[in-house]
Amino acid sequence: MLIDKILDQIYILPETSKQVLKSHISEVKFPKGHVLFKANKTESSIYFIKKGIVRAYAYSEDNEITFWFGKEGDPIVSMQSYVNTKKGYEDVALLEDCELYELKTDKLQSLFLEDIHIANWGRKFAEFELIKSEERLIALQFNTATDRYIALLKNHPSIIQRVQLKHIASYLGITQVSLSRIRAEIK
Amino acid sequence: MLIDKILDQIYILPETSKQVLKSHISEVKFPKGHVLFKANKTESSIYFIKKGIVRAYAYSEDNEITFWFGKEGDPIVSMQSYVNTKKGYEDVALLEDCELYELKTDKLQSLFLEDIHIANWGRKFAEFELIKSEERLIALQFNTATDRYIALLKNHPSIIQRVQLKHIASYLGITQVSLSRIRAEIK
DNA sequence: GATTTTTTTTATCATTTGTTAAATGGTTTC
DNA sequence: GAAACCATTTAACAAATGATAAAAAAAATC
Repeated sequence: MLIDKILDQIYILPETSKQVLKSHISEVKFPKGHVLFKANKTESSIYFIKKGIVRAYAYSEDNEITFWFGKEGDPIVSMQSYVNTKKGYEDVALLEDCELYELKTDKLQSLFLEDIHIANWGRKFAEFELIKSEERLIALQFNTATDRYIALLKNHPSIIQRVQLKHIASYLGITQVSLSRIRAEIK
Repeated sequence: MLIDKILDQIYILPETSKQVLKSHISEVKFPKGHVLFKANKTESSIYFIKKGIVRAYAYSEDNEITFWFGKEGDPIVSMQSYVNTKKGYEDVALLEDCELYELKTDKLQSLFLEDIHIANWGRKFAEFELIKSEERLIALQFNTATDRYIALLKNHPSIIQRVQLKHIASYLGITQVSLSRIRAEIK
């Protein structure tokens, strides 16, 4: 997805502000398997996915748990780094070869203080991420793993087509064996 | 908690901007049991809790599930109303007599477009809510109900002292019977 | 302060999910 | 295209959680 569309979906900026913001965004490419964010590190950039699919995961005891998938148009952000300049708790790894838009956090922070339109763009960016986070939280608390698998199948079929089931099982909070049972049942 | 402290904890505003923002905030009181937000309604205000404790809940089939508790200093927001002017899915009810600070959403929205400092205050407000939402999401996905009960006991003991266990069980995603078993075990 | 009502705990049994291991199916590599 | 490797499904058993009901404890009401 092109950067103009990604930026516009968040908040329509006046043309001058948009050009300023875009002047700080560059394109980067990484191969499948590349680890973009490392846990316990303060990340200095945020990204938007032009092409590809990625996952965020963290470790609990010795097993890793996937808690987010990103695909075309989605932002990749280590929230603790972005909001508090603190170390993040997550790895983000690429599940496919990816093309990304990169934006340095420190540049963005100074733009927030200089340009009211960009400040409001940043506000809407956080607000939309908040809405998404809340929706995931509600889904996790209200729906069974079966419900959430069916919802994923319906709303994000490309995730299920493009991602290994072990990651999806982990994302749903169940074992791979349980996911297999669910898949066998709903057929 | 006083409004100055609540506002400052989010983002330190220049004195003039702070006075403008405060001029739109008023104090209101409601008795225990009052339903502040109603599901399927677009709410026109956000609140900050000066004194008291509240819960947000929604219905799944016929049983209600509590998914948030708020206490002194916390904001009360129907995110769908606040961000998208859409209907919320949650009720918010007061568990004690409460004193609240009220801020009309439409006023705040126009201030965002007029004052860059208030826009950045609004950005930090959303960002901090996002951090809290992510932390809850991670806790829900990574930790067992027992872990989360112990964390609640440690980090928010006043919730457990002041709220009925049926609401806490629902918040933890388990039955009241299971919570009783957990409480019996960790003693 | 005794009675009624509500909240919390305990007990029993059924159901669901996890664990481990083996079998099947699919990809990649030489 | 056979061999090796990885992903997914199936099977059997164990452990954890839910459902229901009853008992105990606590709170509210008169």
